[in-house]
Amino acid sequence: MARKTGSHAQITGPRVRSAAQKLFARMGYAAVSMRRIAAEVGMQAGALYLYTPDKQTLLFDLMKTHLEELLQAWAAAEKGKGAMAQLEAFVRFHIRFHLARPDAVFIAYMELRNLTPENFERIESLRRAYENQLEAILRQGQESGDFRVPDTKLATLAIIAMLTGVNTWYREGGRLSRSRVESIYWDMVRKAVGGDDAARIA
Amino acid sequence: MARKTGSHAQITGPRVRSAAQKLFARMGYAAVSMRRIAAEVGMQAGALYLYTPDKQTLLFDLMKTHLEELLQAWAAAEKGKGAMAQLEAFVRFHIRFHLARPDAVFIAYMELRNLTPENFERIESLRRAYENQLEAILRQGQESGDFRVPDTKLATLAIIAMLTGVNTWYREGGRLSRSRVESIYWDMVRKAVGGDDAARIA
DNA sequence: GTCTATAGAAAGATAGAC
DNA sequence: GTCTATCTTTCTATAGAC
Repeated sequence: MARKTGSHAQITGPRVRSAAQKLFARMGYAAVSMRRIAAEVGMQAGALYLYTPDKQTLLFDLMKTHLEELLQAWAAAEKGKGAMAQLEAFVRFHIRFHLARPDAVFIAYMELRNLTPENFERIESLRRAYENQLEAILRQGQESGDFRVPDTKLATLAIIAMLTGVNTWYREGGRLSRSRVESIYWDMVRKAVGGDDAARIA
Repeated sequence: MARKTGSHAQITGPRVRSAAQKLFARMGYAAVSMRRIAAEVGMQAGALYLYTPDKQTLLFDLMKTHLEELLQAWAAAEKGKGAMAQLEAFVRFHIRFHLARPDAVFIAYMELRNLTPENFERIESLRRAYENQLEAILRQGQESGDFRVPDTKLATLAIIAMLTGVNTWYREGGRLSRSRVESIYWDMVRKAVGGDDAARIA
């Protein structure tokens, strides 16, 4: 189909970012050339520079957008009142949100080392803000007596690693539905932060 | 210091692999050039091809060696008899082994997509063999009544993701010693697979 | 066993035509 | 807004001197 030479700025920009996201996730930032991204969109490499100053900014924008959407979505989520209800909401939210965006998640975790130091700091700060959301819930539950974890910070990191790990194996149409996966992980998390008496470790 | 032009094959090979491992972990496989590896060792790029047929094989050998050593070390580890003792042994072993080899671990998880399809299959098969070790323990404990997990396979994946996550934040000389970290994670894992009655989910 | 030199391909980014 | 053409650099891998 012949390509019209009219104004497509409003649609081409998102298409460039979408193509870059798909390719970065599949092949890795360093292995993807600007020519390859252009080909995916159906344009020439030179024209990409109308939509991004350079390749690095393309990567940074993808990661920044992903993390900002993550924080916004959690802020808008139904959470319930007690620490227990909030933790369940967090577990289910995290799995659901991350499974819906496998490419963005993959990039956010795998391409940190390809950011310039300045960009890395900005992304890290967003990531820590998200971590703090979970840590606050765990701290609250610890104080209310709902939870009994040996170390709040480590529990935060352990839970996030465990939940994000779902993305590495979950496949649509597999043995388990998303909501079943949510329930199974919630069961394990709930028990892990729970008040088993043998939990008092030295 | 002047470089002698004698026979160094037995020492240069390991130095090449060591330099590649360090650089792949730090910058990513695709971002590291053969020139950069050669410079790290103190030789010319052309000479690298005496020790590896190509860059891909260098990556594959690093990952294969890492996973074979992992399987061997676990096979040789003290495990105890019951499922509970074996699970504790696995948790502590996994954290200890992985914290001792951050570069190899990082590469094994981040560079899978840079393997050729054939090499990928061989690496995946080793990784699954390790996963099966943990799954067998969980299944045994499930049958003996020591554990009560809603899904053995998911518990396997969740625990491994959680434990491997330690590598992303642990820093030598930080707030917690390695053995303290082991104990904290063992506490969470033990509870997560435990027999909390509310664990019976639909 | 390591070097220099280089072939051949491909990269990021820019200039200027249309 | 997109194209073609190109500058400059860098890449993997090989050839052949020593």
